[in-house]
Amino acid sequence: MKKSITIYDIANESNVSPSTVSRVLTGNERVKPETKRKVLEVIEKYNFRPNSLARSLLYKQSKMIGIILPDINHPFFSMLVQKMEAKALELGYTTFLCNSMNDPENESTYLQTLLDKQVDGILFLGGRINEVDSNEIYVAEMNNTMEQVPVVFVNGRMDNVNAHIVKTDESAGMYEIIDLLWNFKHRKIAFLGGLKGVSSRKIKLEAFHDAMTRHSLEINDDWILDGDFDIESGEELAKQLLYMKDCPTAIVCVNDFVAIGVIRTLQQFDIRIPDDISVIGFDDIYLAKYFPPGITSVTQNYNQLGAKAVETLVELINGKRPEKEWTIPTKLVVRGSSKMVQNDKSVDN
Amino acid sequence: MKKSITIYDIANESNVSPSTVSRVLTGNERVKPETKRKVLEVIEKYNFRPNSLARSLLYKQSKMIGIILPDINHPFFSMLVQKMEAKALELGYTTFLCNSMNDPENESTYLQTLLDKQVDGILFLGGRINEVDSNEIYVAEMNNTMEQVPVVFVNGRMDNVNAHIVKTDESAGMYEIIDLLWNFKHRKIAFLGGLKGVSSRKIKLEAFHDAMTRHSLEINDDWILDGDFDIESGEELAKQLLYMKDCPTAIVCVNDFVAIGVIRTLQQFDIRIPDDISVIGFDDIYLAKYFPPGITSVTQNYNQLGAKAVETLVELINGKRPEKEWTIPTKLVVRGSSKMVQNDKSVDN
DNA sequence: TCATTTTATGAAAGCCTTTTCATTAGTGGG
DNA sequence: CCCACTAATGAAAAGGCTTTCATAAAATGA
Repeated sequence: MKKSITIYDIANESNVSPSTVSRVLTGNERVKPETKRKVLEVIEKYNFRPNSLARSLLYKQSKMIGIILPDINHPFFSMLVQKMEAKALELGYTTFLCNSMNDPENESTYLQTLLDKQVDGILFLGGRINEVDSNEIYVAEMNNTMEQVPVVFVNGRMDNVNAHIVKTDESAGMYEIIDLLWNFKHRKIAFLGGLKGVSSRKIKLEAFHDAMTRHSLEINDDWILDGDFDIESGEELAKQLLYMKDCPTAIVCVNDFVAIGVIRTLQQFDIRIPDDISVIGFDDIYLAKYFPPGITSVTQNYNQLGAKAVETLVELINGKRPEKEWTIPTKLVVRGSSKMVQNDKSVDN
Repeated sequence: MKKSITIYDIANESNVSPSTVSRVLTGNERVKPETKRKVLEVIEKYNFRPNSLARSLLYKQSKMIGIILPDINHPFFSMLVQKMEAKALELGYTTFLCNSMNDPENESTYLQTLLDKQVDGILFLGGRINEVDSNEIYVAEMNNTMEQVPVVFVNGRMDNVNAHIVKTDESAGMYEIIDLLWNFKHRKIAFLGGLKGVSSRKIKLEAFHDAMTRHSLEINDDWILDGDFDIESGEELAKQLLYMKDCPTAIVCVNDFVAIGVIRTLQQFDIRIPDDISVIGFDDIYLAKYFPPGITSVTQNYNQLGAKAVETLVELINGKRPEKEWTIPTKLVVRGSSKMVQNDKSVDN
């Protein structure tokens, strides 16, 4: 079909051996300037480029890295992936994207596919905590994968999987949020959204617990609701909250999408943001600052996170020994969706 | 480094020849059930999976397709890419993503990289029109690429490049917009945003011209402004518009991001949307319906578009002869950002 | 039971590069 | 002018897999 032109063709046409052409191509060894010129001419003429598959086969290095992520549609991931791609390219690697849609089944299929494709390493943006049954096989699968190629977890982890981790300091971010709310005199705080069992939610929720306890704030379990990571989920959960007797004065969301959903629903019920309720997001996606009234959120340093993840992976690929865990600091960005509690007004429904 | 286990190891361990193992693997030929069982056992034991690089080399088919797109961060593309990935997977292909950031330089680099990686075909989401100089080399590059592997343009085209095209009926979408605005009694209409020279803008703008002319509406060239495809550009261009003596009553934006930017800026200047000015977007991204007051936009059928693009490419790869051009219908979705003109109030600034 | 067909398997070539090893040509020194 | 050494190049193997061709074994039929 695709009758490719090979190094032999070039060799023939320029009256040298394939070896010589190869030497010209790689530049590792010296060839007589004259022959080199001749060969280059022919290469130019046929627009020849060496088959990187054959090369990879020989070198046992594909110069490809796989990225498994939940959903490229989420700005957090698209942002991150873009930075990763750039960094990878800089280091001579191309990237393979795999949307798992948060389904562990897909994750393990992709793991296998990537292995088949001989990727040199895998960036895993996901990870789940053992809240779900039948997780063992995924753990086994992951561990098996890690025997074959290096894997770096990004903003996630997996119980019983001992992988390198590069992550945003989501805990610190959450502390900052609770500190802010505390300073804003909020005492009744909810935590909304996120798929149960996904590590990103778990990590934030743990930090939420910690931070609340640290401030001696009471945690109302009714206000801790799981769902998904999208706008619809935010809307849904906000409604659930509104049906309750008692309502929080501040809502911490697992991410900005959920926050958007919450804000919309509250507004539909004529609850003013931030006057009646403060809403906090996470990730500081592109839209956070544009969505009225501006979403108070935690900025992740996508550039650093993505770059560090790729660097770590590449170091592992090259047999180096990078830090086992690397944490990127976050920054709270206060915007219009949060505010000091007004005592003269209380909300109920 | 990565001491991979090969078909030879399996052959040894199960006391058969590599050929037999291969036969078991591919299932193309029959082997004695007993030997088959034995071999499968060993394969299982070592968790062996054949090296797809070696296979690709042999078959001259990598089962990979490359996707070159401007920017995965834009919801339109992430949406589309996700559908494409799914469809590709369904057809047995994996996808390579390449963010060109709308830079033709990057585009051609990626074209080469993909060729090197021996992709079986390329989906090109971009394309530019010859408004820019020095475009010839990119055209040449593209034509050269197309000699080696099939290329399908998605929602774009390139002058002097005779490729298969799968696209949304952006023209029809634009006609619908202008029809709507006409029915809403708008007579002063602007067109904002988009990088000059990028075909997507060009196509919409041409349709804009057509539709306006068709309704005998006067086109004010001052109101046709180019910029970029993001929110900031929308804000910027809206400001430019406001500085003008005369202001339109409706603004058609090249996409939803630009529309969001425009809406925000107008609101900052106390111009009410849609009461004072109607704003229309394009693409109907996930956020369009959530961003207050809800953005009137043109829905692209991402699923169809993505699937058809992949199908077309795969047909080309398999030597079939798919339609040279395939158009997916659009649908106008009217939301809060557009409204009938109120005669009792006119805007100026 | 022997000749003939079918079935099961092995050996080897090929896909496209790179690299080691060997060979030839070329250079300078004695 | 010859020897020893360097430079330039070619031949061949390797990398992991599939497939054609050939061979051995088993099954069929007379």
